[in-house]
Amino acid sequence: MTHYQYGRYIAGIYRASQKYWKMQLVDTDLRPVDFQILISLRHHDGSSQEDLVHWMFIDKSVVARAVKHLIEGGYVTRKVNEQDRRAYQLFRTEKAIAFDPEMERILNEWEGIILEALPEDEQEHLGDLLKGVFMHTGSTVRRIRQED
Amino acid sequence: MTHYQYGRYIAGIYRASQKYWKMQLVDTDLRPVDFQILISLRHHDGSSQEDLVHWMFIDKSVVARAVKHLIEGGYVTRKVNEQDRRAYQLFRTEKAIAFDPEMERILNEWEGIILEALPEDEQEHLGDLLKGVFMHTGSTVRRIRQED
DNA sequence: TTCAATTAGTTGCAAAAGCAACGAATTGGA
DNA sequence: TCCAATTCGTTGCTTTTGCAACTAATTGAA
Repeated sequence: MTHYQYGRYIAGIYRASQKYWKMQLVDTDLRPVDFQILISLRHHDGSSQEDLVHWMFIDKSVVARAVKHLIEGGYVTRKVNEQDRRAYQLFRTEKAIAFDPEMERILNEWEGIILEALPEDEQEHLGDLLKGVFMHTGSTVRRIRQED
Repeated sequence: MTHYQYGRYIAGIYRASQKYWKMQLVDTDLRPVDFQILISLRHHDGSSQEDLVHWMFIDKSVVARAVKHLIEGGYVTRKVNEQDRRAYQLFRTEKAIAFDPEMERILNEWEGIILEALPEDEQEHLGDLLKGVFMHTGSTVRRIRQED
């Protein structure tokens, strides 16, 4: 009998975050995935869709459809990468940039909810631990999948 | 610009876990949700579906369908709770119990992948932090939803 | 007791996600 | 140079999830 139920915690926090973001985005034409991608592009403007696939550990078809949706909504533009004409470079539009403060607000409130569960001196740990686990599990599962 | 991207880490770990479990369960008739529910029942045999909804922070329709699937697969039985005839009590069958060692193996391997990302002295923290965050975010999002 | 409000579970329907097959561009070795 | 293998992105299809409306049982207040 294992002591911690990591799967239950992770899945539960994930579902809670999706539900919370959906609530916060209800007045926009953005869905949680779109929001996630906009956040990623804020960190890495000019990324390719493949970059996002690795960055988020998400299926490329989901990215393709979210990007399409973001372009239609006027949040993102893309141009062919002239160094590699298979790939696009994705850029945030003015509309996306104008949405930054609201995005910041939603992120900060969510972070507040996440962190207020923890004693002050533990809060710093969480980000580091999750980041480490994310990077490692992502590459591991990718590797296992390949070996199959 | 926030330093940690909790949303990306959580969602990524979640997707990796789903993919990993799906791989491990490929020779069974169980899906990741079914697996999660079996784990929960191993901890709390006799739970109602509503108990699972809270325990996992998951939609009740998903539980209803997974339970149906588990009953059809012979992993679970249920009987009406005579103290409250709206609710069922869910019980694992012999078949589910026989599956325990395999379940244990999958869980241990997954836990191994999660934890090998972390230095020995941090591993203990992760479970506590996640458990705290899970319990708090779950109840918070539920409360916010209700206030709406 | 009676009946409105709440709760456990189900189901129809729509949205979201994942898989696999595909086309086009690129890479790298013979 | 040529062609097989790989990579980036798209699309059709299926599976999974979530929402909301519903039934049946329960609770509690008048």
